Amino acid sequence: MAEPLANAPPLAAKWRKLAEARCAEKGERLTPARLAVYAEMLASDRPLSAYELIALLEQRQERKIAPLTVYRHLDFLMRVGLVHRLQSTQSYLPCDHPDHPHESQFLLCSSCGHVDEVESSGLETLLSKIADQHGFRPDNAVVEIEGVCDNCREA
Amino acid sequence: MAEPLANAPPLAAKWRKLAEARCAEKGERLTPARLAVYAEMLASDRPLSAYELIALLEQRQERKIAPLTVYRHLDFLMRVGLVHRLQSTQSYLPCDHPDHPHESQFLLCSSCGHVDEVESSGLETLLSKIADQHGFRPDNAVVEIEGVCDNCREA
DNA sequence: CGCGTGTACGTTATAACATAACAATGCGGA
DNA sequence: TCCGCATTGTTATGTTATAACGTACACGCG
Repeated sequence: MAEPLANAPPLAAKWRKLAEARCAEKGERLTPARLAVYAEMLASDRPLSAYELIALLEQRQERKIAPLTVYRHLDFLMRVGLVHRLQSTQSYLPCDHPDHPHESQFLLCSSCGHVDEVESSGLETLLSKIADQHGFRPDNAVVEIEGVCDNCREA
Repeated sequence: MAEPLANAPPLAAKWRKLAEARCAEKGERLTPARLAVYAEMLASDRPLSAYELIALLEQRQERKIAPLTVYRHLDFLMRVGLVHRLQSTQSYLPCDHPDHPHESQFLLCSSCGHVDEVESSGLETLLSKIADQHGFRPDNAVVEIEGVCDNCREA
């Protein structure tokens, strides 16, 4: 079983199991380096840019890490469905709905930076309908709502 | 009245009038350089990245143009509501709904690169409702549907 | 076990996207 | 006219992402 690299943040069993399951499904290999990136993302309370991730990993592992390395790990994590990319902020965050692969919608708080991942089948239906009305065959829908979250509005 | 710079692509009266109207509303100035960028975007059948735009403008005007110049013009055009930015492709396209300011949704064809701008009040309502359910106050919603358009599917 | 194949990883360089800081210009109102 | 301010120009730099190449390592198979 893969272990994260030295000094990696703690990785709850729940997430590790999820990662193993997803890799098994897709016939992909879960390596220590990949797990370390995933653990780092889970330890953050907000999405991270690739270069923020590099800086964090370099601190942990006390060595240089090339951008390409991290981008490859991110590609992998997105491929197996453990991580999402936010188009509007060019940043990455771990998927919050472990139990099944899915399309997601996001609520991005411009005040605290926190992002909520939500799922609305009603929305997905409506998006399909809209596409259909225009003779368009949709592969993927990016839905990112920017605004202010509950906590920040109260404060 | 502002004229586009030398060698600018033809700019239909409709679009020029729209540009003038929007600037008047917002108390912004419509300069030749700004108009030239807008004309260049209207002459394209697909969204352009900032650097593609720079290349096109340099060809037309036979001189170097700094990235910042174009980014400033793009900021201006977005500010007055003449241009949209696509988050998922980091590119820019002229607004296709001249008559009123609005939130938009986009259908991006991955085959031909064409982008359709659509408007669905039903979708906007639903997005508000979803945000509301999560105690979230939305400012802006990014909706970009990737897929294959009608023309490309037939071919 | 030894070997070949494919995936993962490392390294260096560079492409593509975007903004900072500051100077110069020019339009428009008092 | 002159002042003030938005626009533009110039140079430099920051940020995000990929290309091209080689090495290492796991896995399957004879």
